[in-house]
Amino acid sequence: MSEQPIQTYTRADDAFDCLQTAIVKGELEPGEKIGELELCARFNLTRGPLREALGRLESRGLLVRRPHAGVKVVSVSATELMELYRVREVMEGLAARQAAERMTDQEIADLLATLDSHEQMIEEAQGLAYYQAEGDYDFHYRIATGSRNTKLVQILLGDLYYMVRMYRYRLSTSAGRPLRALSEHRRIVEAIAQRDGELAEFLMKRHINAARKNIEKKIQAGVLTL
Amino acid sequence: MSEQPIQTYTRADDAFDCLQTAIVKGELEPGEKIGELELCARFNLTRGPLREALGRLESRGLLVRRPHAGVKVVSVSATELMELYRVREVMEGLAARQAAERMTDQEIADLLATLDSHEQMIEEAQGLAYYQAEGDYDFHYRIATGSRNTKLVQILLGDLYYMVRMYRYRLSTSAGRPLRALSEHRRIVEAIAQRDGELAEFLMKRHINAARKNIEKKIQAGVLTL
DNA sequence: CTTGAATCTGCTGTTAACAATACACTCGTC
DNA sequence: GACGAGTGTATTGTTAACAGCAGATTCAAG
Repeated sequence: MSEQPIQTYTRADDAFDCLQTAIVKGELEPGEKIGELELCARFNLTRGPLREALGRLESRGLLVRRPHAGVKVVSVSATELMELYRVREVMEGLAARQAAERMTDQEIADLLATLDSHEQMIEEAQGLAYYQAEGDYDFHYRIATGSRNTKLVQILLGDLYYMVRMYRYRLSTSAGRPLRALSEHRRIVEAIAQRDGELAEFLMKRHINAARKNIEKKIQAGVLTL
Repeated sequence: MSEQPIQTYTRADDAFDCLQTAIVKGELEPGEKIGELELCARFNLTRGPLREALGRLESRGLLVRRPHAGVKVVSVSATELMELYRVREVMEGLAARQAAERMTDQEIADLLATLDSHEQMIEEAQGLAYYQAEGDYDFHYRIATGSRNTKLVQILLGDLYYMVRMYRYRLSTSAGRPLRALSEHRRIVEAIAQRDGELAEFLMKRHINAARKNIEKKIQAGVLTL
């Protein structure tokens, strides 16, 4: 038993994870030009695996690379961030629809339980940041995997979320939003529980759209610099 | 003048392109386990750049890699291919909508001209394969770029199209489809020309849906093995 | 003859040295 | 004094040799 193939990790994988989280958490500033050996010293690895990781990150759009000129963290403009949310809108809408068709009853029950715990989080922390950063991510993460759509999961979890989280980190969450977001989450799960894919898709798209407008408002108000 | 930054190409880039086209054209069979030095000999390069290219391709989902066990070309099941088309449906729908809002009049005129040349292609070749393989790709390519949505372009052109084309190559095109597809293309462009984003999105989604059903039918008929 | 384990080979992962290129600085000239 | 060309250095791209793991083969025992 325990026939798990013991996913052996390589240093390139470690480098990839380290860099990705470093970028997401803002330890590496967007637009910052960074040298390879500097990174090697920082994460205790050699250039071979590092370069492989850099290639992967570039391919995912978190880095930009100019030959012989070095790599720099991608800096997304305000409009590009909005475009990203437009993509999320249709992708997560699809995810919600397929999740409604395919999630098991057990998964749906778990998802509901997760929402309860999120509610507690919000109350306890009077709470803002944590929910937006992790809880919300958790919710969308589960729906994505619940879609059973390999490519969809790959894009949402592999590409989009990391970029979204990257900006969440420097985005003070607005006061009223978490509670409203939670109620929107509940309605989405209700639709999924009723196996109403069409409704789930509609609600999810509206949910993402609301989040987008929320950020847009902040940018125009000058809260978010970029 | 000529201030083009002379995009200097590195060997890793070459390796990436070579491998990608080799996979797309079916020169490397799906599921085939391939050794690194074998590839080095085949494409005249060394392991360093090759490994970097392999990392990028894995990150894009065209290869799967098991540590110490080698790489193999991804083999997509029939259901996974259908899921891919579902993703395309919503993504290209969005692309069409945004293209209707943002393409210049010149671009639209060019697109129409392209469709005319496609029509000629079909007539000349009594034609099936070429249109489906390249012309159709060209059409969708232009609409994607016309959306002016960086991330959308990145995903559609970087991830999805190569995988779609990979299966187009071993998919004998059905007789009636090209002409019908062309007329669908025309109607989409008309909607774009009228700046009717909503309609363009609807027509594009229906177009992709029809293509999906077409393939689905073939798979059930046993024409396509996978 | 089958099954199990231990070795052994070949590959992948890693490392360190080499070559080529872009950026910066200096020097010369206008 | 300002601008341009040429050189120099530092960083990236590349190559080749080393280390470690996975799978295959072989041998022995039941």
